Order: sequence, then C-alpha cells, then structure tokens
Amino acid sequence: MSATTRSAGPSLRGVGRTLRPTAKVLPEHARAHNRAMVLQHLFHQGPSSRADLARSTGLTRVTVSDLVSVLMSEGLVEELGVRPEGRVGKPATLVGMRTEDFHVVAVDLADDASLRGAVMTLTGAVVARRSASLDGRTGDAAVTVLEDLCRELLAAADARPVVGVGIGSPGVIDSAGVVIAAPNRGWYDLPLAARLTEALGVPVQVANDANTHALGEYTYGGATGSGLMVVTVGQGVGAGIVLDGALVRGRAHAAGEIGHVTVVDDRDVRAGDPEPRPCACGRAGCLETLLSLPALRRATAGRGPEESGAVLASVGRKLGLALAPVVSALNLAEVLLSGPPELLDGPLAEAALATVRARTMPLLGQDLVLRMGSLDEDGALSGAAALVLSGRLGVT
Amino acid sequence: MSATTRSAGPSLRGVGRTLRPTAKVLPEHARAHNRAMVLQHLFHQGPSSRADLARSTGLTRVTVSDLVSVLMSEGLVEELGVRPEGRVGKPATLVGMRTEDFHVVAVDLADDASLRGAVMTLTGAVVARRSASLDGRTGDAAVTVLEDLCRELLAAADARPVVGVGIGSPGVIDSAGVVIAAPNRGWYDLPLAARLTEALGVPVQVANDANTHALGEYTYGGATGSGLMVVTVGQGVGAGIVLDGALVRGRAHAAGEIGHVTVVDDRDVRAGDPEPRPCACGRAGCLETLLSLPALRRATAGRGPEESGAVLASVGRKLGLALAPVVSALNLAEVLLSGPPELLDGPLAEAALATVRARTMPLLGQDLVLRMGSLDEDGALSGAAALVLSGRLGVT
DNA sequence: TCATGTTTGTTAGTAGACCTTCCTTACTAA
DNA sequence: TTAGTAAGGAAGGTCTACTAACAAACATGA
Repeated sequence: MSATTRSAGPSLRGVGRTLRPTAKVLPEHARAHNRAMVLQHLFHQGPSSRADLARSTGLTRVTVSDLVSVLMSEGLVEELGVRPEGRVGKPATLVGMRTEDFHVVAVDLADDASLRGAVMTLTGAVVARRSASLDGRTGDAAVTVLEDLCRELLAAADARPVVGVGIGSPGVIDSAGVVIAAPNRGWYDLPLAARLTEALGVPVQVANDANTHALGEYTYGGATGSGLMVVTVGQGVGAGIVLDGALVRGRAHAAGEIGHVTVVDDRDVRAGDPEPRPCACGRAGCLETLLSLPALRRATAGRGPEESGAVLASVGRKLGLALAPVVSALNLAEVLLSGPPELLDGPLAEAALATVRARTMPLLGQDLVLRMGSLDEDGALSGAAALVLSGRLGVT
Repeated sequence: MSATTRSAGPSLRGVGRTLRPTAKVLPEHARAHNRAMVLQHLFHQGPSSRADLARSTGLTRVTVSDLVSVLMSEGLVEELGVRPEGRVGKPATLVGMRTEDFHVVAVDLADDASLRGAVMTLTGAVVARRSASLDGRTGDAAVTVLEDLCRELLAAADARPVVGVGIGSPGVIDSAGVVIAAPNRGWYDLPLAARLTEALGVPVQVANDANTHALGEYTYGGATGSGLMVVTVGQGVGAGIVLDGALVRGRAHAAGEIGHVTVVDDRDVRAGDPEPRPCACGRAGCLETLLSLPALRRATAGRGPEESGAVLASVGRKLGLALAPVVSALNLAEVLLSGPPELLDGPLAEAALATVRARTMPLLGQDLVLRMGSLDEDGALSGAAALVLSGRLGVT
C-alpha cells in the first residue's frame, strides 16, 4: 500500500438508535403494486386493451391478462367489447374500470358549524349529498354526529358497493388516521379511522383537509406529482405537499402548517406595514391573520374594486414571501390556491407569483406554475374521495 | 334511491397527459430490497445472528439464511464465530458486514481550484488521500483531471475491491448522474456518471454536493430520516433535504438551491438593513451574499469577537427567516449546518434557531433541532461515500 | 379470392422468491 | 441425566412473473 493515513472516521456503531423505517417486501406486495398500476392506467387513460396495458406498464401480456381477470372477478373492471377503430391484426377487446358502478363516501369537516358529506362515483361525480349540524358539539358527541352522517350516506349509496369512506378534517392526523390534535373538534389522540371502520363496517380513511385537497388536485385535477403544493384558504390557512407522488407527512404529522408562519414583524412595521394582528395561535403577524377568509373579507369590506385589489395584492406579496423559500428548497413545479376565486384569483395570485419569481433563482421561479386549483367548491369532497382511491385501490 | 343531484364532477379523461411515473415491480426487486435491508441492519447495528436479522426484518429465518449465504458468497458478509454471551439454546453464530475489507472512492468537487479525493472504508474511515489541481481547466479538460484523479485513487485502493466511486459536485445533477448545469466547471448536459463508469470500469455515482452532504449526515451522522435538511456553507450556500429516507430531487433536479432566495430587499433597507449586495446570480440580496464563506469572512474581518458575534447573529436571523417557511411546510425534524464551526457554531446558529422558533408554530419549532452537522472536514467525502453505499448496496 | 403478415389474447412450462414444517445441533437449567 | 430452548438447515409448497408457442381475427396486396 502506498503511504496512507488511516483516520478513525465517523463513529458508526451506536448510530443504530435511529431505527430506520424499513419493511420487508414480499412478492405479493409486488403483485399489489402491479395491480394498482393497471387500475391507475385504466382510471386515467380510460378503457384500454390488455395489450395496451402491457405496453404502458412494462409487464407482459400474460401477466396483465392475469391481473385483469382478477380485477374482473372482483367486479372492478369489465370488458367493453372490441375497439371500434379498424387496425391491422386481431381487434382488441377493451377493458375499463367500472368507475360509475362503485361509490365512495366523502365527508368534509373543515367547517366549524356543519359537516358536509356526499356519495360520489370513483370519478368524483356527486350522486347524493347530506349534511349535519354540529350545534357546538365537540369530542365524542361530534364523533357521533359524524358517524350518523356516514350511516346516512352509506344508506344513500343505492345498494352499489362502497369502496370506502374518506374524511378530510382539520388538525394534525397521522397516517393511520389517528387524530393527534384537532382543537376545534375537541379531539386529541382519537383513533378516528379505526373507530369508524369498526362502527360502520366499511374501510374509513382520515387525513388532514389540506392534505386531502392536495391529493384531490393530484388525482382529479391533473397536477404534476413531482413537486405540488396546494394552499387552502378557508377559516384558516393550510397546505398539502405532494412530492414524487406521495404526501409529505413531516416529523410530527404536521407538514403543511404554513398558516402560522410569521409574515409581519416589527421590522415590517418600520418599513411601512400596518401593525401585526394578533393570531388565534397566541402570537401575532401570522400569514393566517392576513390570508384567511375572515381576514380577507374584513380587509376588502366596503372598498371599491381598485382599493380592494391593492389590499389583495399586498396579501399576495406576503404569501409570496412565505412561499419563496419553500419553492427554492423543494424546486416545486406547481403551487395551487384553493378557495374563493373572487378573492384569490386576481391581484392576490398575481402578486404572489411575482413575489416568488422575484425572490427565487430564475431557474426555479421561471417554470413555476401558480394558479387556482382545478377543483370547484366540492374540492374538499373530491379530496376525501381521492384519499379512498389512493388508500384502497392505489390509484392516485 | 333518495332524492339526489348528479353533477358532472371534475373532468377525468384527458388528465392522462400527466403521465404518472409508475414502474413495474418484480419479485426480484423485492429480493433486492430485502437483501439491502439485511445489509442495512448489519451496517448500523453491527454483527448479528441470522435469527436476530430475521426478527428485525420480519423475514423468516430461512429467507434470511438464504440472503446471508448469497451475501457471503459475494464476500460482503462473513461469519464471526459464536456469540460470547451465554444464553439458553443453541448459541448464535454472528455474521458481520466486511466494512473494512471493501473500499469506496470518494471525490469532492466543491472547491473551484482543486479536487479532493480519498479512498475510504465502508464505515467512512479514510485510507488514502489524493488531490488534483484544476489550474483553471473547465469542460472536457476538467473531466480529464477528474478521471485521472479517480484512477490514482483506484490504484491506491491496495487491491481491495472497490464498491464504487462517489462524486459530489456543485451544480444541478439528475438522478442518473447527468450534470445538467455546473457553470463553474463549464459542464452542461454532461453524462458524467455514465462516462466515468465506462472509462474506469467501476460504477460511478454523481450527485449535487449539498445532497451528498445530506446523505452523509443521514448515513454516517445518525440524523433522523423523516425531515432532515442540511445547509452547506462554502463558496456558495446549498441545501440537501431527506424526507422519509429519500433525497428530495425537485422538478428540475434543482431542489435545495436556497442560496439565491432573497433575504434583503428595499423594505429591509427602510427598516434599517444595509443595502443589499449584488449576487453572482445577477440579482441582489440573496442569502448567499451574506452567508457564504467569503461573505462571512469579509463581514467579520478585523472585528473583535463581540462585534463579529453581532454580525454573525444578524446573518443567522436572515437564515432563520428563510428557514421558517420550509420548516413549517415540511415539519422538519432537524436542520444541520455544515461549514467552519468558528463562523457557524455560535451566534449565527443560535440566532437562526431563535428566529425559526419565533416565526413558526410552537408545535413545529419546539422540537426542531438546529445544530452543526456531525461530520468533520471530511463531510463532503463521507457524503460521496454515502452516495455509493446508497446507490450500490442500498444502505443508508 | 386467397395467401400473407400483424396484432391480440391464451395455454403450458420454467425460474425465482418466500413461506411453513420438520429436523438436527448445541446449549442452559433443574 | 433429562427437559426445555434457540439456532440453523433441508424439504416441499405456493405464488408470481417470465418465455415460448399457438389460435383467432383482422388488413393488405397479389
């Protein structure tokens, strides 16, 4: 060996205290993945032949045929006859996902006063609506209201099979559907998904409402999966982030809580900003004190369009200030705004985009898309439905 | 059916233009995953019995025995005799990863003037060092210098098998090791990994230096994988982010480019900040104009400790300003600083942490760890080595 | 009109990966 | 000495996806 210096190097043993979250993978998991891939293609590309599916997935025709026959035996997929176009060779028999013959129950808990629910097809079309009033109930009583609403919706599903129940709720919620903390509902460490699954006899998925929104935009809105952030503006301000097709959860399942980032401080006041407003979180100057619906309505109330525009633009700049570091750090492809277009889709969005562009590397800001989400007022429900599609069928 | 309204729902067909990046999974991929899991445990927990491995991985003893015998036939693992402690039952025969009998070649391209390289064991101990001077060469000439350095290092590996070559380079680099753009080296769309793999006959992995740093802290430094950000301070400022054990790449492979987030603008000047300095990127007031090593040295030159402390604290506040939205959006667990401790590990880090805490939700900021990285001056090399471990053996 | 080539979907056989079950080995404890 | 326990290996079974080969059904061109 040539002249060398052998140093100790970083210590290694004992590092093991940080247990890495690895899980075994069996062939059957591979099978489940491939099965989900077939469904995914049928869902997004529409009816296809088995040979088409084989080409898109990279699997052989034999394997695809096998997967399709299983899916057909479960009723999830059906044959639709031969493809009309005349091409050379044996005509293809199309198979399609029976998106209209299965239902999903979706519930939106974002509102403090009432729960909104719907029965939807797998494509997100609303088949029936129901709602329930909370009347100030919290804790267990609120769970009972939710459970009753779910039963009502399940009954309204018209005897069609229900794939699952999806619930978007405010608060911090882990990936198993345990509500760690939802102060407005009085829920703490509540295993909501498990409890409702038990009570209803149907698989129930629960996630944060901003996260379900992001999932909904990804699944139904056609947003890019590599770097998507959805900012939801309602009573509060939240965000959901999808990277590489998966939701970002965060260390304490609290990813996306950007509503309480400080955007107005003493220095801003010295530079000309109005005094920071106190926030429900106990501090002052949070993004939520400017960007939430109540704040926006208060700020624009009684003002003409021009004056309102200026106010909204100034809020947009604050949003851009908070977004710029996130866009830079993650190299996001899309930032979507979800909320009333009359407030968000104008000077506010324009100012936000301009601010982000001005404060990030050209390479990052240039191709960034900042626009309104493609989902309408049922966005929250679509998100809850997407949660079920993702959790139960592997379709995103 | 009860009274229902059937609305159109979000359009679905045609969304398919956004092709989801799904890939088929075969049983052999499951095998590779499980094999990596066994190595992972041996690497981090040290020698274990086959039965131990079976318990940790969830696989059966039979399967683990099979995997271990394959790994032994490849020489990566060896039997170490029976476990000394006397317990009930047949004594366990320990197997261990031969971390000292394999080498990794690591090269750090962060410096503009010279390339630093080392031969390391799998645990990150330096066995030999070599370096090469660029003398202003760029483009193909720079690649030649790099290739020669790699050959020298491979020759210095003392006939022990080299698992691979890891290279951390500035610039935007995709996951296949193609340098999309590295202006300082004059590299654009250069398939560096493929070219060197071909030339050297050894698998070569190339990634952004901030990303390799993050990987190094995760692998060797024992940082948590669920929400880690490493900010590297050198000629410029970069960052690497590890979420759920995987590097964040971003839409254009440019994730982590936080050096050019604006942190000083006209408003800050009105509030008392000095004029924003022009940045190499063409704009002004970027984080890099304050936090890069040249900037920090310039700002503290000729000042006493107290005055320097104040300057460093003000830079730390700016860093905290940029970090707060990222910490909030991702609910990060750890932010590590990499660079000279005499500049970073004092008022600067303290001010950064205080600023982040003050500007984020208590739940998010409270448990956040902001500290110096655990890797020493060889951190860049360890990161490049970790890149090889990750890419070639699946060990992180 | 008829042979030819193409594409589809199925059948049969093979290799890989993990499992369950059962056995031997080797030790501790009573 | 006997019983109990744990480690490791051998045999056999199931599941998964692959390759190879083939029949069916069409378009095309001589």
